[in-house]
Amino acid sequence: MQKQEHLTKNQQIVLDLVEKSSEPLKAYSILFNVQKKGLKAPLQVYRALDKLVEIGKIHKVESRNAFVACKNSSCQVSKATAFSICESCEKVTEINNSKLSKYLNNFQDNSGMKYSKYNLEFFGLCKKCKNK
Amino acid sequence: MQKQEHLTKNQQIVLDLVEKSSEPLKAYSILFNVQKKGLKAPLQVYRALDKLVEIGKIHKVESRNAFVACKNSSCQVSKATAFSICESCEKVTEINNSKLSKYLNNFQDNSGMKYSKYNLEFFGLCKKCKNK
DNA sequence: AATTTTTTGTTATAATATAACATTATGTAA
DNA sequence: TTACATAATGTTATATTATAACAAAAAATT
Ligand SMILES: [Zn+2]
Ligand SMILES: [Zn+2]
Ligand SMILES: [Zn+2]
Ligand SMILES: [Zn+2]
Repeated sequence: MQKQEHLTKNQQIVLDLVEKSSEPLKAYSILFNVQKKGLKAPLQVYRALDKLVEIGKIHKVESRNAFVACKNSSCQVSKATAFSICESCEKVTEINNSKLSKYLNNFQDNSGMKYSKYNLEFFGLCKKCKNK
Repeated sequence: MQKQEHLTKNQQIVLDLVEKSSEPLKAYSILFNVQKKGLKAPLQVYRALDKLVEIGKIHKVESRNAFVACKNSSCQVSKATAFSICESCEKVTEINNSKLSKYLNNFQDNSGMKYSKYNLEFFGLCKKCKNK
């Protein structure tokens, strides 16, 4: 079986929802929203999410346990992600900065470890919240 | 009340355990291990963890929902953390690299956001696991 | 000593995620 | 085109992680 190149029904339903959303979605909020489409159990959602993360269509924002659609040609299949997170309004934006990704993809320390993947989350106040 | 400079009993008990550990500890594993010392409920552990994270004595490894003691003079009170994580043996090491922290502390993009904090997690195979 | 703030103790419950197993669908190859 | 292997689904139950709400005790501030 060759590498999956099309999404299954459940995966497509979950992806559509996450892509439409202007904010990160939590798994159980996704579940609630796709129940009318027939996904009735948490596992159906988590399985779709797992696959979508694996193929880089979405990312998990770890500090928030929430999911966002990739805005960045699938981020080398989810191997290199960076986000900015506003600690006041919780707005999350995927950072697309080639200098940053280059720096991090090439990062090495003296541990002898070869890093194949990273996730970076920046926190602060967004423009709007800063001016309040 | 001035900023807390000593740890309370519960905080100290939890910190001692996390510092003794050679691997990241999960909250409920901590709970199990401190029950003989009188911390019987999850909240007692979570409260201690929250405070210890806040003052930079420990960090949360977000992708693992686990906690490690800071090895790095309390990481500017937990505002700038980086970890390397082996995806095979789950070994987690706090990265202490001044170039990296300088780069990330000074990072700016065009969003107008001022970042006051970051967390970075690198994934790969450690030396040991690579040679298997 | 009175006041405020922080920490604690406690019970209950919310939120997040996976185990286990049976079934169906899909891709691969003889 | 049938057998085989792999991947996806459906379902129930349960494990894991984390917080709400409230009362009481301890510590710092005035
Ligand atoms: Zn992306
Ligand atoms: Zn904001
Ligand atoms: Zn640290
Ligand atoms: Zn390893």
